[in-house]
This record gives sequence, structure tokens and C-alpha cells, in this order.
Amino acid sequence: MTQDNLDDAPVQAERFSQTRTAQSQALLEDYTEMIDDLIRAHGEARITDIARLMGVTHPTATKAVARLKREGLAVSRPYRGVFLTELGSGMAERVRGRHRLVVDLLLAVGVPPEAAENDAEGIEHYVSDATLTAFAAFLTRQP
Amino acid sequence: MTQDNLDDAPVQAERFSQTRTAQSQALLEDYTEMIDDLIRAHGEARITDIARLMGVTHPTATKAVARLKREGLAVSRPYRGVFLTELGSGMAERVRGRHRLVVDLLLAVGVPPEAAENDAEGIEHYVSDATLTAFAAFLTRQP
DNA sequence: ACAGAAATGTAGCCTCGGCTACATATCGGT
DNA sequence: ACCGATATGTAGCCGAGGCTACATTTCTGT
Repeated sequence: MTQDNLDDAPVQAERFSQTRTAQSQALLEDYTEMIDDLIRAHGEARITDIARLMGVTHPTATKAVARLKREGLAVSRPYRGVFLTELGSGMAERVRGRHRLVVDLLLAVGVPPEAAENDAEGIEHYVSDATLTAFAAFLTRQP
Repeated sequence: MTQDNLDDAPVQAERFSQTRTAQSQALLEDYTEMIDDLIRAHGEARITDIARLMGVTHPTATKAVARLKREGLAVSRPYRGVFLTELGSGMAERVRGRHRLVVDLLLAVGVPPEAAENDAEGIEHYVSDATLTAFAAFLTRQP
């Protein structure tokens, strides 16, 4: 990549393009997982709790939930909690599994627990299925 | 995290907040590294080349460069190429090292080369120094 | 039952990072 | 030296995701 950038342009561009796509999915995934967590813990997901846990103000959380609803991941009625659709639950499950796998791999290669948790939050959204599979295989080889 | 979300709120929120900060840095890092690549290869970085390699239109690249200039990472004169300041070069160097380390680690745990390159592009921006250090140590142990 | 507290909704503003359309400058070949 | 091709600049639009300020609804304790 260092020598002939011009010929690599399509490859490179595609790479960055994919990264941008992943970025736009990241928020959806984070909120979906968060809502799933809250429902498991308290039977419902309130806007206020979502906002507090995400570290944003409540109008921001409301907007995010609106987007989730638009994308068919969540449902809610005014002044009532937020719930996930089947689509949303599926995503939450996948995201949760991926998150765990990433954390486990980081721990396995010697990353300190706190850093592993922190970094996984950012990393997990950019890990492809191929990489995920490799992670799982690695963890099986050396537990 | 699955049981008592409410008490974990500050920790969680801080995590997401950090991730958001990293996100806003990611673009700066990508452009900086790209410009550095182009300068190494052709002695200068033209807006058109930057745009093509990043997979965006040229006005988008122009805007990004404007931001780089604002942040003191790059300099440029109208209709002339873009160059990095010392600050920018430093960042490029660090980013380049981190990128290589991430790719190497992915390869070491068995991720296929193409996936490693693709995913590293997204992952690298979210890897903390602690994690980076752990990666380096791991690679030393098993090369 | 009702008043104050807390939760939620809504409006409107900001920045960022995309884009298209159009204007201007530079470059290169004859 | 010129003219067409190419590169760059600029204006203005859009959606996403932050925010504050304010309105409304729900909840809660007396």
C-alpha cells in the first residue's frame, strides 16, 4: 500500500466505504443491546435509563429510539417503555455474542480486563464474520 | 453488566463517551495517514488523489483537509498539494505503527489476510495504548 | 385527590461528513 | 500562446447525532 496508491484506489476506497457503513450501524447496535440489557434486568427499557447508560441527554436517546423504530428494530408508545421487535432481539443477540467474543479474545492475548471492556465497545462494530470465526477458533485452540 | 445496569451507569456512559470521542478522531487519523502515504509515494498529496483513495468526492476531501488545517495537522495553499505539519507527521507515524500492529495481531490469531486488512481499518481507531502494549507483548511471545 | 416531582415529548440549534452543481484556476498538447 | 481537459474551490443541501429550553404527561406521597 505504501508504494502504488493509485492502483490500489478501488480497494482502498472500498475499505473506507465499508468502515463508514459499519459506523452508521454502530449506534443502532449499541442502543439495541442496551435496550435488551435493560429489558432483561427490569422488564422494560425507559428512555431515561437508556439515556443515562449511554451517557447522552434524553432527547438524544429519544431520537435514537425513533431511528430504531424507523428501522423496525424497536417499538414503543408515548410515555411507555421501549421494546425490541424480533428483528431487534436478533440483532441484540448477535451483538452480545460478538461483544463477548471480542472481549474474550482480547483477554486471551493478554489485554488487561478493564482495557478489554473499554476497547471492545469500539472494536466490536468493525469485526467481520471471517474475523469472528478466526477468534472463536483461536479461543478453542488456547483457552 | 447484565444484572445491575443502574449502578453501572457512570462506567457505561464513560465507555460510550470515549467511543464517541475516538470516532471523531478516526477521520482525522485516516486522512492524515493517507496524506502521509501519498507524500511518501509521490512527493505531494493532491485533493483528487486523497478523495479517490478515501472513496469520497473531492469537496468532501476538501472539507476534511480544512478540518486538518484547523487542527494544525496539515497545511496547504490553493491549487497546491496538501502537506503535513510536524504534528501531522507525528500522528501519521503513530497511526501507521498502530495499524501495522493491529494487522499483525489479527494475522497471528489466524484471521485471513484480506479480512485482517479490512477490519483493521475500522478497529485501529479504538485500540488503547494498554491494548497496544499487550498486542506487542503477545506478538513477541509467539511470532 | 391533588400538588409537586420526575419522566417523556417536542422544537430548534449546532457540527460533521456526505453529496451535487457550478465557478474558477491550472496544466498540457498542438 | 491558446484552448480544452483536468483539478480545485465554493455554495448549499441533507441526515445523523449531539445539545438546551420548554411543554406535557405520568407518578407518588400526603
